[in-house]
Amino acid sequence: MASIKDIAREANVSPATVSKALNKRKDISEATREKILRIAESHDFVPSAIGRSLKNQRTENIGVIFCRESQPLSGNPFYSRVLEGIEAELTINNYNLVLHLLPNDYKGTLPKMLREGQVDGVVLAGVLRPDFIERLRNLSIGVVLVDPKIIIDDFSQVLIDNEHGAFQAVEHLISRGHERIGFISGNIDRMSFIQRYKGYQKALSFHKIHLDKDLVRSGGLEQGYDHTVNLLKMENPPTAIFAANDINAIYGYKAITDNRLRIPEDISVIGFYDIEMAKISSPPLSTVRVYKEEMGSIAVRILLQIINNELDRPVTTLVPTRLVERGSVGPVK
Amino acid sequence: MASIKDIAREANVSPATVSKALNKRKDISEATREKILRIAESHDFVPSAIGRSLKNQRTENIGVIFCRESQPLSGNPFYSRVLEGIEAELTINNYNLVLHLLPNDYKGTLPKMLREGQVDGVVLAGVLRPDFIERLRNLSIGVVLVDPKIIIDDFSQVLIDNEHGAFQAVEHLISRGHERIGFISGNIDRMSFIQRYKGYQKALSFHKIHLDKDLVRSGGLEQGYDHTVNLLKMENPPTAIFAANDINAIYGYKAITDNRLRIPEDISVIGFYDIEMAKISSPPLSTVRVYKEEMGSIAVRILLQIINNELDRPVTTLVPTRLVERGSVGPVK
DNA sequence: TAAAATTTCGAAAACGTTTTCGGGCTTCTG
DNA sequence: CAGAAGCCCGAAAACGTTTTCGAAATTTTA
Repeated sequence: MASIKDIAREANVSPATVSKALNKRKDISEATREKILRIAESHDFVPSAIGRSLKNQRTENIGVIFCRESQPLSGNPFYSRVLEGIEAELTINNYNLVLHLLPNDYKGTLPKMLREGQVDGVVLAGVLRPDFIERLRNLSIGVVLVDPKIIIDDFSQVLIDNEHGAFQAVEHLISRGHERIGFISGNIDRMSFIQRYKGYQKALSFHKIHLDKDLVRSGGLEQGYDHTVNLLKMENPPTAIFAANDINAIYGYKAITDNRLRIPEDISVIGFYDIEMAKISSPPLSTVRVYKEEMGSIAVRILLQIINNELDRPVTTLVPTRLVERGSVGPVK
Repeated sequence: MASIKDIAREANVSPATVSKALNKRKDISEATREKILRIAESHDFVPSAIGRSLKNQRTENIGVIFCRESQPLSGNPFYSRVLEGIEAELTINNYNLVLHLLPNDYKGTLPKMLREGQVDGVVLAGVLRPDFIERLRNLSIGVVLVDPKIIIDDFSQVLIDNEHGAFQAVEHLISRGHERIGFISGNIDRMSFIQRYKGYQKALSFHKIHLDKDLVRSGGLEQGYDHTVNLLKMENPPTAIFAANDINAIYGYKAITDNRLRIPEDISVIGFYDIEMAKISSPPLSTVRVYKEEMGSIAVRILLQIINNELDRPVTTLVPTRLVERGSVGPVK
């Protein structure tokens, strides 16, 4: 591969001058700049990022680490969308995206990119182990958390307005006359589900509806099926279900249709996240939209500020949600 | 950040010796090696990858480029799974994954990581523009294609056995007595769909079933709905549909249920790919499994061979498919 | 015991870039 | 026209590694 020296030789100038020409410095005449640019162009020459990294002590790489039980991307469409948002924003800002997927029971060393200093900062999403966070702390690297599942207060983070989103969803059900409203979710020990549960509680109490703990079932994204089956089996089953995750909702759909009930005629369902599948399902799932790509994009912008020392303390951004009505919620029968 | 020089100073040796100790070279005494390792350990010192890259002319990064109309990851779960396979294999081999998503109408310069020499090789997937490929050719970089949509013969590639997979699917329908079998797919100008169509043809002709061109509808992943609607509207509609893509199939489901027909009682459906959604849909979608993670893993292993000059010419790997029977195919009525 | 072989270490160069600083040259100013 | 000011350019150092090669020290061999 051609280096800056080769260009310099051909242009009869020093490497320093070539560097200046390419970096649009001022202390160079228009004539030589043009000559150099022409020669560089003809060789398709672009300065090596490695050399630049070494000199500038900046890699122009940003790490993205997703932490999840299994299949961090395909298992939960949320992450794919966030990743797309991150990617787009990084590309705009001329940074590379270094991706790493981490099983959340992972206990070994830090990922290579972190150990070996190949990134200027990192975006983390998913279920993070506290000791992993601890390791990061003394690494002097920019960090932004996206939808962290546990409370960490000294890093910048991008959060979903879970509580209000859940409130919107449940209030929507209430507005259609529902009062017995089931709540199903993944593991309730995670911050996001706790907050959504809180929104559920708030909406009920705001409308003076009694909260029946039997209507609350949590644990396991894929167990939305079982939770729903159990809800349907109750002597006084709910007329609507708020699933704190679209995946839960889709499994719920399955349980409902398997029981020969119709949505929304026999029972209403509302989800959370608005994943692709929500539009395709039959009936299309009413849900609470989470602006996933925007979350990724915001995370990156914050991270770049951190890297450029434009932030003197961590910032947390709460991204709003929006109710999207489709076909899975009807009036109470 | 501590450098090798700091460690050297503390250990009273030269940087060269530290490097040797860390790289398990032989020309160093056991005593000094241990001393150096101990000091390095106590400082959590790991040699900088940037410095190493510059010296070794190897970045230990592998690029992954997905090329698609929109939402390369979330829009098509196939890519997410392939990506997971790639990631796992790269991590095992101590390489970083640099991800880039490319709109397929993209016409600008090469992605930063390629231009600036930040990767040793690249895995490409999706709809690649010929001029993009051309740019890659004179870049002297390892390249592996995953499920390319056009024919490119001088690069190593990992292919799905589309034709046989489709053959399996259609033959499965035939075995249940179906003879009027619809074919719906995305844009038929893409290699994968052409091959699946060929498998469809072959299965029909092998079983002496006449191919009715009116039963063949292609174009647009999301248009599976319209295609299915149109098939159902025929005066002599199909009793089964082979969707060359699970996404098509799911949209087909929607069309079918919207028309108050039941699957598989009124019409059978079989898909292709076996995405997550296939299991969740009601009824669970019978489909042809594509080993997506394995494809990613194979691609990486080939790429690393290329990089290490262990391959003297391009290799193409055809990954087999497997029929997975679930609930969407029944006997003809 | 002298010579030869082996072991252990370090100086230096190299990888590709950027930045600083000084010097030479030209142009401006009074 | 002398001095000041401004414009161009390049030498050199620096970023953090690894590798080669020679030298010194030690051990083995004859």
